[in-house]
Amino acid sequence: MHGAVKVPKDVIDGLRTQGFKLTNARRAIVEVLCARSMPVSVAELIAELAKRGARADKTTVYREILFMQERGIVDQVQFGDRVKRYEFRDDGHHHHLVCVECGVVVDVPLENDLEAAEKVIERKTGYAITRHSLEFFGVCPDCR
Amino acid sequence: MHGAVKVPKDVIDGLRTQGFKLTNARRAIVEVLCARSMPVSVAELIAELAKRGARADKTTVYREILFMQERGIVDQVQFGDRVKRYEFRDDGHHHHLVCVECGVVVDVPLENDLEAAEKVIERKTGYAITRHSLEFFGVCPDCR
DNA sequence: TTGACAAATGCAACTGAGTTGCATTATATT
DNA sequence: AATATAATGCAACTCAGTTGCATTTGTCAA
Repeated sequence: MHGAVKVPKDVIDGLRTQGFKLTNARRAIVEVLCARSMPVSVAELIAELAKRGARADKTTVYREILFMQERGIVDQVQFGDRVKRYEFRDDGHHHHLVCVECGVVVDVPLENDLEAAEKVIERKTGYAITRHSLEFFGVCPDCR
Repeated sequence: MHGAVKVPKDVIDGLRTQGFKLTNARRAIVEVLCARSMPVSVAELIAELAKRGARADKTTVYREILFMQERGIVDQVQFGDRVKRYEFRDDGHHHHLVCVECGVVVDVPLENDLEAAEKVIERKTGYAITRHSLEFFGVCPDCR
């Protein structure tokens, strides 16, 4: 359901040529984000890092995530609770389908093109639209 | 750009016939929500209530909002920060266009039907979809 | 290899949105 | 007016996320 996943090495190399450093935390965070099929919270990320023997302080993780967001490597999503979740930005823009019972998240590519809708909205409103977020909520087959 | 706004009186009367009480806070909260053209945070709601001489504790406001959400009177939206915002549910389902500079929010009716998309997703995934949230982000004409 | 500089880190203290328990008050009903 | 229960306010709490600052680490040039 995904497009090709950008391999961590590309990301890391890209950063290095821009004068940023390859640290243990950075490498591990990119790895975890790529390995995950659904958006991860910072708390989950820290737990996963610890499991892999790459402990990192929450401040570090928050800063790293912000850093990656600013560079378009990571996207933020919100599912209605107070936690922000993050996911690696792959090539194919997709949306999310969240089970309100168990919380599992699957991707929805949605061929119905919202990019066209954005164009129309821009023309009507005069806004310069930079992004949109679309999440569907429902009950998954296992929880019905 | 809105559908007809349900008048507060209808809502209040509906609740009263179900055994709930008409309190100052409840009346004032409904009024403020109806008067607003964009989603309101609890902090803003409290400030607005105070201005109208209807002070209410934040606990009261949170509980009242939850009460109204459970009854489909109010919808929650999230715009990427950690604050939840609420709006009166009007008849025409719409989406939001948020200016990332000044924060102003306008409604987007979006004729492009996502309900049809939901049907397709339900058939493909086996989920029972209950709702979706769609927000557009960009820069408004005044901020460009 | 080493020294220097900037990037990155960890810690502690903080912020602020949202929640919970409980005793009290207000509203509707009889 | 008495009763039942919905609604309220307060204080204390939770916890995601932030900030300041001193320290460490990665990179690169000499």
